[in-house]
Amino acid sequence: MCGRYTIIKSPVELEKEFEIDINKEVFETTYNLAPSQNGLVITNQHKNEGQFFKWGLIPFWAKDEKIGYKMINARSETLIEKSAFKTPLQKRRCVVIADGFYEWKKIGKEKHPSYIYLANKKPFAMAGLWETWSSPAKETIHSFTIITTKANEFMSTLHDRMPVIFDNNSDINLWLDNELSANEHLQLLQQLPSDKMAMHQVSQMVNSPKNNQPSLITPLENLGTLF
DNA sequence: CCAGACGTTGTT
DNA sequence: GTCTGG
DNA sequence: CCAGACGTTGTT
DNA sequence: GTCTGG
Repeated sequence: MCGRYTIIKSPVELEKEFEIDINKEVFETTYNLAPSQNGLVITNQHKNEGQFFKWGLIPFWAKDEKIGYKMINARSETLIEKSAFKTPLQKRRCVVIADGFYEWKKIGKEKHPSYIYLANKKPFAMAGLWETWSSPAKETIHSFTIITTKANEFMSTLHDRMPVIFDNNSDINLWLDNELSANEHLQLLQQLPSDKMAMHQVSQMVNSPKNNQPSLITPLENLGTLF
């Protein structure tokens, strides 16, 4: 599962890492990107361009864009049998650029967040699907969802689901390759090995989507010693 | 055939 | 649009 | 994902 | 409890 993430690395760094062009006038650093906000994606249609799409998939046939609030994740195991995802799997795949994401653990009534990232601290790409939707007022909205899989051992201390993560450009290129079959695409949707990941607890400041500052990813124990 | 849904997560 | 349920 | 709102009628 | 907004 994945419901909040960060884009902290500079656009120049991301351009180099993923071999894309990014519109720097639209790019915004974020420590707390929430569903309904714009995320940075690379689609199978424009593989050399970073685009900003709305998080929460709105199928092109939807009558109301609010359906996107419920479509922030897609289970990899059932993509092929769900009507909302079947066509996007075949025609509209993307990767979602991030450098870390948050997961919550409920302890009593409190929700305690952790920040998860790659052990090598590099940015990564989460597998996703995208759509183009036209509102009744003829406004066009591009949107996306993040594909999840069973959590690896490392993540399972927090949750039983995690996003599908590609940590290298060759997997990204295969996922975005229009020549591969649906089965070949599905085979790419694997857990990232536990030893490639790292995490630490962070403060509950991140719980509110209104907050967006560097201290959101500061380890909880370090925050404590600052005061 | 037509009508109606189309989703995931976590918690109980 | 496409699938499921009736 | 979490936080925060959740409503209508009639009167000014 | 459930939906909307960020």
